[in-house]
Amino acid sequence: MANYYNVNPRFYVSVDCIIFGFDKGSLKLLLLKRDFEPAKGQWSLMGGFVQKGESVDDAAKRVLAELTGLKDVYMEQVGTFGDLHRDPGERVISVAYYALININEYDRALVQQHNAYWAEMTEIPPLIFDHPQMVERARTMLKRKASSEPVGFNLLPKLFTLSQLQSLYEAIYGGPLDKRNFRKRIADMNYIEKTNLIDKMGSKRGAALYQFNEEAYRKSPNFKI
Amino acid sequence: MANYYNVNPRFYVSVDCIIFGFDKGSLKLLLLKRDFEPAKGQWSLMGGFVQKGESVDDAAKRVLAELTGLKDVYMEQVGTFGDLHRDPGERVISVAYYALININEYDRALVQQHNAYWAEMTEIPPLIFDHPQMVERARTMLKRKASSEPVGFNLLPKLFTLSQLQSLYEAIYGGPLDKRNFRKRIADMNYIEKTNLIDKMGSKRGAALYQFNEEAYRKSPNFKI
DNA sequence: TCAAAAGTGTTAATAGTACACCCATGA
DNA sequence: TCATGGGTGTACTATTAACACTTTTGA
Repeated sequence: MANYYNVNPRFYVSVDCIIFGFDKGSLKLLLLKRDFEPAKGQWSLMGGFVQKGESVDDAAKRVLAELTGLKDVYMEQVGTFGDLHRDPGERVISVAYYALININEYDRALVQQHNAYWAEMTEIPPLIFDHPQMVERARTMLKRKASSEPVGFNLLPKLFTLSQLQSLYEAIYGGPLDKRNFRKRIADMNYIEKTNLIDKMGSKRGAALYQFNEEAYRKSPNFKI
Repeated sequence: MANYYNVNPRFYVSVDCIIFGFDKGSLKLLLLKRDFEPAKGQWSLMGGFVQKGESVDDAAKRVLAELTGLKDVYMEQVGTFGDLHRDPGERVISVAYYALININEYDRALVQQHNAYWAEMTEIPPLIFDHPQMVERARTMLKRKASSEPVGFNLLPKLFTLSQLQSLYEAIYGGPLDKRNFRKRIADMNYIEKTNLIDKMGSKRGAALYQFNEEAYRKSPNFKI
């Protein structure tokens, strides 16, 4: 019994974060550019090692906060990547998470310190290790999740126009949506509330600003886009 | 650089298998009953520790084979469970997988040696640690997966009747399906091929036996039940 | 005055759901 | 002969998809 555990090997366990943002009609990923050797100039996801006193989920939250300064962020586990030589330096088992953040709210100084940049989802540079697979899987999961649960709002400001919301979903799905059908669906969700505020930035005419009411959603959780 | 890795702690990493089977109209789970202290008489999933020379996926395959003798089994990663005290004995990070096996083909002697039994999905005994959450998540994933991809056939013999197929889906979804609508949908999938063999076991009249043609499926992968 | 985004309904096509009876056979 | 599971089609409902013009206003 004493050596039920300790006959077994132990491994470094890391977390990697696929950090999604949305700005000006397109989905973006926050990536780190290594400015040191080896692999200088290569891109990677933000990652870090799981420490003794923290759960794996908490490690992901900590690593996200180290880069962005953000807490209480929407995150989902993407999966665990455990191939033998996925990290050529050492055996490391990595658990990937994706995060949806409001691109206006992160700590710019921290991001700069880490030499991180927003890349367009449609033009992702080559990434190290198995990070491309992590991103691909996260993207697939986000598509599915965003279609059946109201998680997209995490990528928008608290107040948003319907055009912004539609272009967000177009970016997530990677294709155009019909404006009238889209707005009809939104109208059926009474937890997406029209405020009496008007956005004058996006157009001359001005567009009504909406907000997501989470409490109202919980009362009638019908979501399908 | 030399201690980029080794300033970090290392962890035991295990895999746990949610092994689904299907027999006589109901979904079943293969569970281990501990016949030794502590926690004697308690039930758990089949698990094992990841070893040095194997990927995490390979560890899951190995652990499944240790219990059932089966290789080349359909498996999906369910997720990683990394809470601090999920295993009260030691810090262990566990990656859960579900497996779909044909309940007629496993190695009964091996299963007996491990003190393992098939439990009805509808009457799962209390399980140790976070195994109930693993099972719940696997079940949710199986439902979704089985509705959009032809994975259910892994739970059936190569030849099966439409009644068997329907009762499998009823077990997965946990509710009845309309016979005529079900058979209409199957008829649209020309990769589910009627053979000219008749099953006389399930009924006096006899029912046509069908088979899943994987190659034909890849040519027109339309599946929706 | 015009460019640019906001806003607004109807119709057709498709997919999904509900439903009941006859058939073949072995016991 | 009868109990048991096998096999079949149609009508209705709900959902989804296609589609074009008017409004407002700042430049």
